[in-house]
Amino acid sequence: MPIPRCYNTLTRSLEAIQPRVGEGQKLSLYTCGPTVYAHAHIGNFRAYVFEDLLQRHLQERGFIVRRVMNLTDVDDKTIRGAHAAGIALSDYTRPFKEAFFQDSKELRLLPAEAYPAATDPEQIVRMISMIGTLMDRGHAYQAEDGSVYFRIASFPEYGKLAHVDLEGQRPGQRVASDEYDKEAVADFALWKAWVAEDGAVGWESPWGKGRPGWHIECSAMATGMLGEAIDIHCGGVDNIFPHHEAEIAQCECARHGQEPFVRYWMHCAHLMVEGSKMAKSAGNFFTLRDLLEKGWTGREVRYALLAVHYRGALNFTMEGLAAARTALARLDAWRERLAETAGSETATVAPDAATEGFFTALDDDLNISSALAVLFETLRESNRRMDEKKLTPPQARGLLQWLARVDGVLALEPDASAAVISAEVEELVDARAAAREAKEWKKSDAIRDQIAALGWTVKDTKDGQKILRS
RNA sequence: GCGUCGUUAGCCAAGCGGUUAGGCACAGCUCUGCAAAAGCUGCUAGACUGGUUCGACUCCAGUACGACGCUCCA
Repeated sequence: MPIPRCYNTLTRSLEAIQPRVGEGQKLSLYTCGPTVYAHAHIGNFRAYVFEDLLQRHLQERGFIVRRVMNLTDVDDKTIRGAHAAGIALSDYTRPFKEAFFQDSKELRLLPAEAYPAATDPEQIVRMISMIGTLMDRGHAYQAEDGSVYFRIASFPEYGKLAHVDLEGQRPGQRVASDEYDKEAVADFALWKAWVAEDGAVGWESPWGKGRPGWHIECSAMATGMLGEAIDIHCGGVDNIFPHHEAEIAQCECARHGQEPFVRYWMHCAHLMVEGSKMAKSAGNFFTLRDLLEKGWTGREVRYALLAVHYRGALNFTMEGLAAARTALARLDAWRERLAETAGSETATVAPDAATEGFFTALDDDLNISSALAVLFETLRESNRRMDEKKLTPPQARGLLQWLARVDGVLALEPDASAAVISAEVEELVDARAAAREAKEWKKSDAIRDQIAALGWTVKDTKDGQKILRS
């Protein structure tokens, strides 16, 4: 079996993905999930779609993937949101969590094995325990403000993921003045001491009442669910520094063995909308539901997000969505035509060896463009042969079988619900067939308009009418 | 300022030191009462300036432009 390779942010090179010795075909995958203070936007989902493609392809290659995605449900933004709404934190975040799962389903994302939330009691316990270990080992200290900070000076490797040299960095313009009691500016909070603005949000700890810092949340949830040594960790490029850098520092200072926290770091590039950064003020800010309201489907959005290599910036445009729609319609028509050609044939003839190129392309750091090129070349070639009546039913069946494997990775097959025709439409189609029989073209056209108004497109073929979702 | 990465036909977007990537759009044809849909065919680019080479979109250097990170952010 060919070995998939990925670009590892840590080493800045392409590496073969190999399970750890003794782990068989098992790979653990930790993916940074949403902060549930609002609806996730399509930029967030670009990362999740990339991670989904990664998981599906690894599974196609025979790996057993254990994936965990966290939900950040306590941080500055969620607390601020709950406070502004005048409701409890959990009541504020719950609808956003639910919306996230709905959207994920709409985009056909495989569910993770677990979705730990930062406020889960067992996670809080683990965070506190981890901070305790860091304190015991001298990697953390409690400052005068009561908060506990990670002592970056105690971990010389800090910066290895982002390849930043702290000495050479220009600190941000706004060094918070209330952080004067930290030993070093770059030290980050592990435990934030309770302040009045936190309201009812807070947990007791050996360092007093407070709440976890964002970085320790992920470190605790990742190692708690998947163990101290994780195979693959994904996220958006903006997470590289400081979030993932901090995760490495925390985990590698609190671990019991010597194994690296994560062996393969994979990061997804940003998404732009119509050529510029997505921003509410620019009016180009989209959540999935915004797009669904405009009449786009989840799989069209999935295609648009999937079709561009994850390490390149993706310019999300309405034209791109339209291109996705057309390309999908073409795939659907091909799939249907193959099924007709295959008929009830069950014997298969393996497709041309070139079709395997679809998967080998994905082995190469998920080269989706090359993979899709194989798919469309196969489509055109077999259509040509069907035009010439040269594709045999077993060959068509073989292609359908290959396509099923491809769908296992791309998840772009048509919705089953899309094919359900209402009785009303059924009647109109029959009435139109009668009108056509009688060559009553005006009546036929009028019925066609009625059917169109119900959302279906009629095609007249030599085998009668065919209707498709429009 | 420092650090990454990028610049491919109307748009999106890959591989490759020499042989048609692919998708969308557009055009022609086939099918057809009309239409739509679909199919086939056509459409061959590589920011700029030098260099290396028998040969460069592909390697090297410089220039310009752009994106991203250094700060909560996928």
